[in-house]
Amino acid sequence: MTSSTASGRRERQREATYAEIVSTARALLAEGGELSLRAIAQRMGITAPALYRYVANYQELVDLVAFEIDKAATTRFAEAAARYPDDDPAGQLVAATAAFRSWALANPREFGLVFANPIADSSCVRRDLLTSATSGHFMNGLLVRIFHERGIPHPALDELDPEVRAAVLDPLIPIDASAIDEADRGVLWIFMRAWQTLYGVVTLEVFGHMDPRVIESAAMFTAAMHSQLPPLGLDAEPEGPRLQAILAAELAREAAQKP
Amino acid sequence: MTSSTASGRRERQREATYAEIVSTARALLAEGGELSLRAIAQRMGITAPALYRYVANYQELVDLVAFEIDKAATTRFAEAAARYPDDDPAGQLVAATAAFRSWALANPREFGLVFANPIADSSCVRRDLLTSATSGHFMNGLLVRIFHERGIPHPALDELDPEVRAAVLDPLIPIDASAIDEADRGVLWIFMRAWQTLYGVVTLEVFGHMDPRVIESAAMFTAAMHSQLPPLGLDAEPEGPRLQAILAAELAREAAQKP
DNA sequence: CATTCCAGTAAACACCGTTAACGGTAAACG
DNA sequence: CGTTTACCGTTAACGGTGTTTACTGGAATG
Repeated sequence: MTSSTASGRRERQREATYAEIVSTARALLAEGGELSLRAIAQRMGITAPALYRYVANYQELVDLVAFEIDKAATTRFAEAAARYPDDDPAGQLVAATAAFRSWALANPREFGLVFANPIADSSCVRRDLLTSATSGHFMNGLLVRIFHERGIPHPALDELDPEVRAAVLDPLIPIDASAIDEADRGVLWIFMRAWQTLYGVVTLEVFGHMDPRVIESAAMFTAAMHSQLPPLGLDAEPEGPRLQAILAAELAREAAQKP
Repeated sequence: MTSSTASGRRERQREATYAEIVSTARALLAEGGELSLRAIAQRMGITAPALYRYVANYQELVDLVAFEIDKAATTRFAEAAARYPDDDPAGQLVAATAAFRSWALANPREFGLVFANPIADSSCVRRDLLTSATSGHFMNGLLVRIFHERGIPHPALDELDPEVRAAVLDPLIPIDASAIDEADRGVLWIFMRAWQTLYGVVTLEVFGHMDPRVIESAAMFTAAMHSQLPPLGLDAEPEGPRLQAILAAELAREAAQKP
């Protein structure tokens, strides 16, 4: 009957060990090493089988680490967004997406762990990741705010493919669906399309299936982002050029930070 | 000084063993097993170290297998395209892209091997894969034919980002650049954008980072494909609706074949 | 015929995830 | 307080992986 935050001395120690496992794993990953139970255990001054007191198997540990990496990455996205005022969710979104790209390119293995792992065939734990992704909630939260503050053109429910309609009415994506009226749920389809575009171009860049010079110049990413302004109702003057300028500024900022 | 097709008895045997290695690996992969040197060797009635007479290391074998998988997949794309007349490259392209998607969803591991493996940090062998991908040549070949037969609107060279301009003038993508005048090389940028869209949506679907119902219905894929018709100059009446109908027909065809 | 080359082998190394049986220590209970 | 219980971590071991080393046998070459 003890909740996850039980105050027993035992529980606290256990929680601390959990945290150390994850942080050790992340450190190991950041240093270019492979993510292995034995390596984690060794660095913690522990033997590998001991980890099985905390994790059922290797995949569960990977999922745990992936979730935490996603959470940490989200704070970076939020920091980028925070450079723009709270009453400018569109500007914040643009900054966040640029941060997403630069994080992914700088940490390809972490990106692969979180976003390029098959989740369909995996256990329920991983399936939950579809709806519990921290970064997803953050991005979708910004989209929701844009929707509430300036509106986003979207198809009516009966214009949608039946299966898509079912998906937006009972959404399986990281979003607080109660923030959007059922009648307006068509906007979730726009959100999904936007996510697809961002995910697609970043994955292509991270995996390098494209001319390196095009990746380096961020031209493909810029083009993909621009292509999503009209469907989000953000292309009209003066908003469109303003957001394009913000994107260019964020990309330049990151380029200056790199070398 | 012997070329790769030397006619010595020795060379022929060696070539045959190479082929057997790859085919064994593909069979193993198709049966759901992991791709390991030992498993391949065992199935060939050989010990694992013997494989090192043919392959420098594991990654090289993976690359070899990936290349062959790509080649085999391309014949499937070509078969789909062949259902449409040769003077209809646009229809062939639509059919090929639908085949690409259905192949990827049906063979996620093969897809991951070929298209979701990092190639930036790898050896030169893998970097060659950027320009030698069989499937890439096939798809780009269809795009080139569309360009020659009906034209594709494209930016002039001086409208392009400098790095993109360099990339289209000395292309590092699977295409026969000599088929396109230097002055028209801006169309390669359109090709790259089209590839990005196809790659992005299919990768998203294969990795399952989206509501399963949306994947199942192919709605996201359809939307992504439709979005690429205007930039390819294929959206005008009656060509646009015709191609959309072809896409729908191909998707329905595959759906009927599945269960 | 003699030589050279080379595919393949056996043994070993250093890893990996995972399981089993066991010990000691700290919390929980009477 | 003493006793019991629960749990963290250990050691040993199994089967698996990629990879290297030294060696062998037979086929192609001179």
